[in-house]
Amino acid sequence: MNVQLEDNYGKREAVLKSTLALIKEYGFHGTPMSMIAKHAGVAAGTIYHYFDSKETLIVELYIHVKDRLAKAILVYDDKKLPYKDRFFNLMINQYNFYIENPDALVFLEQYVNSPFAKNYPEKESQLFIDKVHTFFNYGIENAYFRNIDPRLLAPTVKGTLVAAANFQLSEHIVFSKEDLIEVINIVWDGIKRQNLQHIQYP
Amino acid sequence: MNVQLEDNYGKREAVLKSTLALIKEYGFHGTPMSMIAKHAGVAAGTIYHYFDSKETLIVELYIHVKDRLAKAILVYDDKKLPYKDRFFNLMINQYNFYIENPDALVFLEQYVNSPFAKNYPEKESQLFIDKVHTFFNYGIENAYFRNIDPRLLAPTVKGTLVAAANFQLSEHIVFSKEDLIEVINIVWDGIKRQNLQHIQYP
DNA sequence: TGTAACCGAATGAACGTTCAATTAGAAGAT
DNA sequence: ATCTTCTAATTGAACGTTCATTCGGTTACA
Repeated sequence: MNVQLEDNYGKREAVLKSTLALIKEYGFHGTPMSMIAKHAGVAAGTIYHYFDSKETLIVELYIHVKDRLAKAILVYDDKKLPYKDRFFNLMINQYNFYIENPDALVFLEQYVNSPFAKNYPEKESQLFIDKVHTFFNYGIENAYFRNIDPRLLAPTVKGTLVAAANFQLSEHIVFSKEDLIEVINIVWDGIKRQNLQHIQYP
Repeated sequence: MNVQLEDNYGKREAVLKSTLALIKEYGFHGTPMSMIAKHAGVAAGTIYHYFDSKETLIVELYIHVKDRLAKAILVYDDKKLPYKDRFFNLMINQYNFYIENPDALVFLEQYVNSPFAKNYPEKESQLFIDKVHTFFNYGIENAYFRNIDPRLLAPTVKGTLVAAANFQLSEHIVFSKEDLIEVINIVWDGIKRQNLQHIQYP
């Protein structure tokens, strides 16, 4: 009896999940709706009960994945810890999310470089903006970071983490905890406020 | 509309150029062969005189663009200069290439995250491998860089530069020379061999 | 009995590719 | 120079397939 609500939600969820998996394998244009339907165990028409079109399905999938990413990033975030520790924790979480959800990684990268991102710039995960952007802004306002345009920070960080995750996944290597910390040190050493010897802050 | 202004460049060239421009605008699946033909000022059938299929057209376009990128990166490279100076010069060149060829930037990012890159891993620009990889390997062997897996270096560097270039292009901002140097400093400070005070190399 | 979820064959438009026909140009012969 | 011949380049209508979407009908359930 309480299963029905779950079941109803289940089909929508199944469609999203199948779309994610198939897009990783075949790309956007390589995955017809019929394939999604079959993979998700629903009829083709059912997809249109939950989504207006293939395009909105993909846009909604993007928000769905970004929501999941935002939640995963913030696990165990403790505002009482030093900012650098919090930063490292967030980076570790983000990295692990990619490793545990390679299809999400591939999909997100495909999406942001596709015309979708340009055509629906307003379609974003509100959760991600609220939480993750807030975290970065805090670091900027409190001068933990280099004095660059704040809008450059997040992409810069993401670029390196994505590169590392893609590398691990494509080469079928397992990074040790130390390896990962080293990668995050690359990011941190790059963007942290530099204390150059010849400049003195009184 | 008609890209084939210079007839001496040939129809093959015009097709590649049009494909690049249209993919930036509409993505892979958004640009039918008929549209490419019209934009390039050739008949649909003519494309198949130069390319076996749409798929090979895109793969060959990838190699074509990577070749151009490799050439652009290496402009004014002087092996007598200090390695760090050479590194900065290469980064500046790479960045400028993206800014001057936004369609190439978008295309490359789309390509590497698409199934093409997975399905044709052997299709790469030999020029790029020869020149650019060689440059990075030199830096690794001579310990200019942090002690990480060398295969992580190039993607890490590229990630940050691409982030910066995309940012400038999407926000319609013009970076000053100093801004760009600051971005490259982020990269360099991240990947250079760190001299931590508490570790002494005799 | 009413409504929402669900089905899957049918539809029609879009697309990649083919091909028979035409043109351009080069090479050779006279 | 002119004509002949051969090949490569080019054309675009036609073909066959694929695919997103629709819709009339069915089921589940409240």
